[in-house]
Amino acid sequence: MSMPPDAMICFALYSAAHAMQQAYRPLLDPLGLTYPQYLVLSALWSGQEPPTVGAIGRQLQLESSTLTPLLKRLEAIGLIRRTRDTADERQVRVHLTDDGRAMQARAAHVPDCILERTGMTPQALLALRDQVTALRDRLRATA
Amino acid sequence: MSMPPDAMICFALYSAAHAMQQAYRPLLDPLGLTYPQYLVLSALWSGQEPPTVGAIGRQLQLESSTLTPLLKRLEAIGLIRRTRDTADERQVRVHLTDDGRAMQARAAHVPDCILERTGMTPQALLALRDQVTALRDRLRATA
DNA sequence: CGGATATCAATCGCGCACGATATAATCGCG
DNA sequence: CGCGATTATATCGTGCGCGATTGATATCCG
Repeated sequence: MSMPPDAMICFALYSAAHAMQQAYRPLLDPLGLTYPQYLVLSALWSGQEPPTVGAIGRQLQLESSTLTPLLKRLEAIGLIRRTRDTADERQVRVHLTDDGRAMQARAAHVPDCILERTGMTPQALLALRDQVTALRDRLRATA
Repeated sequence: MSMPPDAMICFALYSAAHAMQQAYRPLLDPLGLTYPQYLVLSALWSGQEPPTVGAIGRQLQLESSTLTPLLKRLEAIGLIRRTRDTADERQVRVHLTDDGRAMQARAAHVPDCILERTGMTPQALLALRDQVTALRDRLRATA
């Protein structure tokens, strides 16, 4: 009558996302970073600086109530700076510090380690990524 | 040099899992349930009663530090009971109450609503589920 | 120009989620 | 039998993650 969690697509995503975080943990712990913090830094390393809090939120699909405390922690450990936009004082711009840029090199090995842990070819991973992303976008579209 | 979040398989899983939770929210809110609580109830509805806390944890891949407070909340709203196993008093058995069993009927429409929201055929979803589950298991295997 | 409206970040409360640790019960082995 | 090791759950501290709300700034429009 009722489906066991193992049979549900939602649980597959839920448990896979957690397993992925666990895979990152031993790589990020020595850097003093959490997984969401690493995602924010990845956004900063790869994008146009300095984005606003809202822009990061749209990219990572996170609310300001999640980002603001996280960004304060990244600022507290010296990896970013937060400054009010002079033109529009409602917005806060997020800048990498020198330490924040240096962290990119210190974390350069992380993607390779994760790739290896998946035991999959890059092509297979990209294909799966696109399927998962497509499902995510369909779920959000109707929202 | 650095990959944007959108290009990462980890972010695809991360954001898809969150989007899935958001899709469940309007369905579970009226029932007074959170998404992890719904997963625990799904395990109880579909399995052999009464499982121990540890058995639920293995099925959902959650620690006792997560489950214990969650189960206490389910007990507080009257959907389950927690009793010490008489044979092995270290273990706690989780029983559905009548209200907990009745909730299964009240939530019976949920899977169909989610399926519709995905806009995918059941076969395509099952195939994707198996791929995601296989990735999860590879990530956990090396752990 | 000025008040209504909209936008942006921050705050608050709650519920996960986990690592580390604690506590209690059971088991293994001499 | 008894004591050390193992196992099961619970507790504690920290960091997300979000809905609801707030406060401050900017925009729109009469």
